[in-house]
Amino acid sequence: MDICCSPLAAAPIDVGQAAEVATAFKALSDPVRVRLLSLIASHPGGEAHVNTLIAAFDLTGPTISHHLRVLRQAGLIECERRGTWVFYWVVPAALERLSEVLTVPAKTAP
Amino acid sequence: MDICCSPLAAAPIDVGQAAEVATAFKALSDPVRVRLLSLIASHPGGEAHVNTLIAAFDLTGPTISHHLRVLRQAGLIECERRGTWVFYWVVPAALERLSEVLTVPAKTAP
DNA sequence: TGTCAATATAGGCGTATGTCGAAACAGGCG
DNA sequence: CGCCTGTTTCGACATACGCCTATATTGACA
Repeated sequence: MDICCSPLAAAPIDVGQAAEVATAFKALSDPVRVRLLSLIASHPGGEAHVNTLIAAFDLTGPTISHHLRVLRQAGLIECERRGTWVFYWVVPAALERLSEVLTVPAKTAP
Repeated sequence: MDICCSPLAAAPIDVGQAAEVATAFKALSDPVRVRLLSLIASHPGGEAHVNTLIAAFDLTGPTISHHLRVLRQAGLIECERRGTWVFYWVVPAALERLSEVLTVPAKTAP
């Protein structure tokens, strides 16, 4: 994921960049994934393992695993296996890039 | 759309708020809508009328109208009819709220 | 090495989404 | 008033998505 940081309101976005931005936002377009990201990001130490995440929902393990993969493929989180458990953490830079895309240069109101 | 401004990484997000945030991001999960929002936001004067927007895509009028409605229902843009044409503009506050949700409090990296 | 726990993948089912063509609505103008 | 342009709504179809169950993979441990 290689999103340019220029805000949407600065200039008409390139077609390719629009696709990348849309892909990233699509990863955040599901309530379960938003909650997963928040749970991981706010977890003590910034890490959480899958079992903890599964326990927070009324969904099956494979479903949570699927959502985690979507977030991972979007570059929003990363994971590492440590023995039996797999730990996940957020990629702050990815969130900040998306945040910058949404900033408004404070000049677009009539 | 009444999104709370607390960042995702500050604390585990409420289920209802997660749904609202996800709905807003879903509106941005399509490349056409991202480009539409950027075109409107970056248009001189901050406004654009539908005909201009349709001309920027290889899509039919009804399709653009549908995407505009999704953005409007998400509270990201507003519109007004002036004579023959309908003008659209962005709602900066809505974008800023989403931007704040994605900010990272700079304490979640191990 | 065999077995068990933790996690990921594969496949299938029901619903939602993007797109189109056709038709309806709205306002200006002859 | 009736037409013409601009815009939205309607109905339909192909595709994508979220969820599940079943199966595979990975590593720990006896």
